[in-house]
Amino acid sequence: MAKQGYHHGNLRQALVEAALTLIESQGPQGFTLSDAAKSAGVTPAAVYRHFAGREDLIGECARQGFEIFADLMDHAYDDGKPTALRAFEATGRAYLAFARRFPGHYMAMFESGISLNAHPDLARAAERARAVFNRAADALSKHIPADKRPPASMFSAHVWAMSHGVVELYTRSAPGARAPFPPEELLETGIGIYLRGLGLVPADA
Amino acid sequence: MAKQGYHHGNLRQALVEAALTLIESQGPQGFTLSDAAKSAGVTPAAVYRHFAGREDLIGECARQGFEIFADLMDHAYDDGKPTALRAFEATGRAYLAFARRFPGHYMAMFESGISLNAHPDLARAAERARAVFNRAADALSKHIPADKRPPASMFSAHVWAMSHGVVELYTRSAPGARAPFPPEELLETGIGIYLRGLGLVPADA
DNA sequence: TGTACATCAGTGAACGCGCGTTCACTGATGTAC
DNA sequence: TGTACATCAGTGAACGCGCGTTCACTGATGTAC
Repeated sequence: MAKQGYHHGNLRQALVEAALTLIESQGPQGFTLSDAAKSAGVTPAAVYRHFAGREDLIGECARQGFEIFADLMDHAYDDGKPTALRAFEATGRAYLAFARRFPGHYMAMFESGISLNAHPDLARAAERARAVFNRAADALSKHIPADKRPPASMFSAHVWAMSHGVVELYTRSAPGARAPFPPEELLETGIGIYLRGLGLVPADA
Repeated sequence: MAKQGYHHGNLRQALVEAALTLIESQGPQGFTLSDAAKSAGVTPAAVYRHFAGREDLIGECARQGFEIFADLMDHAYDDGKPTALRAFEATGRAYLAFARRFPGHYMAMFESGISLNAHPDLARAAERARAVFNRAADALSKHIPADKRPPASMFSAHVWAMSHGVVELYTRSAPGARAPFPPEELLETGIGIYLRGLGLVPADA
């Protein structure tokens, strides 16, 4: 792990982590392969022992991000316990928590403009994350009267969109608006109101 | 307007439009000043007669975007006619319509990472857009029983977030998810459910 | 109406820079005997 | 236990490129007399 002399030991992962730190601070476009190499204590050329190139390195960052993301969401969902509703709300919170704790990953995943189909590994990881979310929505969907039930994939998309919007607009110093609300509260209340609109939450809260 | 020989006539605006087209197709980071100059039929150096530099040119794109955006939203809001609710929904639709029709502007505004405070003109335009949205939310807020009424700025933020999320995740070929729903429908239903959650829409629709 | 001149928008060549990538190489490691 | 050798991770120099920006300039335009 500690770099000792000529051979690094675990350069591949060290590069990924260097890249993530750089992406976090410079954005996915500002990130350079040379800087990543430098901050891993290595020549730019060394990167090519482990990655096909710049794009491939970003792809691996995104892939690891989707894995962590899916794990986190899965853990938050906790097989629908204690109730489908609570579990669903927990995944919403997990979404924001992930974006907070792994900003470099989040940017690599959603802001780098990377093509998911570039690598099958990446596509698979992304698909897995999506599946967790859809499963939560699907379980919840069963509690809505069938005649006025929107497709589960639709309200999973609604919640995903709101979550992503909150991250982009209110956890960055972005131009959209500066709400006087902490993003966590904003998302929590937003999802709450939305779920009430679906008839899944009593109107008292 | 037609470029004739040495003097261009209206190079400043021509550069803005060239930049917007490039931003639309390459993203705000892929956009280069040299390309913008080239596609306006002019030497890169000529750009400096009209803009302080690359950043300044992007800033002007964003500024014009916020102006158009505010105009469009304002027109859609139509002074709260026919009802506060319908007018609010119309602004939601206008948001997505703007992102669709002016993708270059939208990207310059929300994805270029530009600092709003770089230029006072830009900050002012952004503020104006925000004000239109908040006004719509404020008018609507009066129809909610006072005891369970969230701050107007909060639900304006909710709707803005969902709108932005829909644009980013579902109108681009983005990785989030590929919903089988057209973005317009997704946003319309999403806002509908949200407003029902606020008690502003009867539960029948 | 014609000429002299000030203005200024755009030219074109040049700059320094840092990028991603390549290549032949070299030094460290581990395995076979 | 010691030596020869294959493997391969990393070096360092070099490349071509296109970028944003600068500078002295020149050509077109419009105005004063």
